[in-house]
Amino acid sequence: MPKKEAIAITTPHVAGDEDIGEIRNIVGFHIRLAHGAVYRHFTETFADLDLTQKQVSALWLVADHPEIAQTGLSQRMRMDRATTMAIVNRLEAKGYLVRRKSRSDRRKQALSLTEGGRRALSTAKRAIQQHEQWLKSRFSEREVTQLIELLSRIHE
Amino acid sequence: MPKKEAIAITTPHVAGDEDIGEIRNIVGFHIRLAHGAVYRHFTETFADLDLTQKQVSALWLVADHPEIAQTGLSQRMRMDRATTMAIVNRLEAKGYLVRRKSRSDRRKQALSLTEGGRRALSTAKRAIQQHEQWLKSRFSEREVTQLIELLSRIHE
DNA sequence: CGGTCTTTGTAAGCTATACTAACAATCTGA
DNA sequence: TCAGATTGTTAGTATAGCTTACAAAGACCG
Repeated sequence: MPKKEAIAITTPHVAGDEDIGEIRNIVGFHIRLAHGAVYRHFTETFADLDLTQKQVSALWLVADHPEIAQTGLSQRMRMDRATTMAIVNRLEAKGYLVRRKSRSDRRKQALSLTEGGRRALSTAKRAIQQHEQWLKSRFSEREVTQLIELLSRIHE
Repeated sequence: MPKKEAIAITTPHVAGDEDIGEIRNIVGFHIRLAHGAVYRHFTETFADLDLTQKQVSALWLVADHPEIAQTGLSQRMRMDRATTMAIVNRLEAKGYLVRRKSRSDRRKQALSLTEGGRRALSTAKRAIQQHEQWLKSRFSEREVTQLIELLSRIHE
């Protein structure tokens, strides 16, 4: 395995700025950094599985909502239809899910997992568990609840 | 202005899953959603300025750390060198910063803002203020501090 | 009923981000 | 001195997110 380049971990204190103070007081900046860190660890954890965050989320949501339409998926993942398409396409190409015309509304495509998709999701969930463990290990249970609550206020 | 497609805001409660419970209990999922929401609002706020989150962060960091090298920037932004290159290239193309060979270590490129870069950053900081206002409006001051503290544990 | 507006999926094209691999120039330390 | 590390760079890949445009189907209203 080729040596991976380490991404450094230093952000020393620094003289502030007149107008809105230091960049480290910007909530958005911390969200970006945290997201990046989570993204990176996720990618490592899932290196062998060939699945991205979004793809796992999509599989999971389809499993939880059988016959969901692509629009429904977009809404739950907060993405537009075009981006959702791209993700569904990739999952379909991998053979993890299928589109079937909905009979109640023939504009819609009802999504459902294939057997392979169900297996992939099972494996993915085990990997997620590891990933979540890494993420949660730095918090108490109360803090986890709190963090989720605070984050929910942003995206809900 | 063309009508923008709304990204929906519904995530109703749903039957759980046997192994690790519902997706809504996954911290990583919430971070992704929150990041997405922040990203989207940022993009709206900065539509006229033609600057992305990363680009603003980079400008800001260069302003705070005159003569910083690209590696230093990578470290502070938690990105690899190649990705940093791309961002610095774009900012250089916009005329917001320049590379100059460092004399202390001639491998390095010392980055510094141009006059245009300083102006752009000033404008950007005002926009950031608005953006942060939107973000912080849902929290008390104490909660903001707490959120930053929790997020820092993830990325530090 | 018919016409109009909306919803849904789709395709094409653009940009930014993030990564790897490889290379050259330079620095560092044994 | 010379082997190894650091730094910037280029090239190539994949993903994500967006816009615009279009067709098919549904919903609504007079």
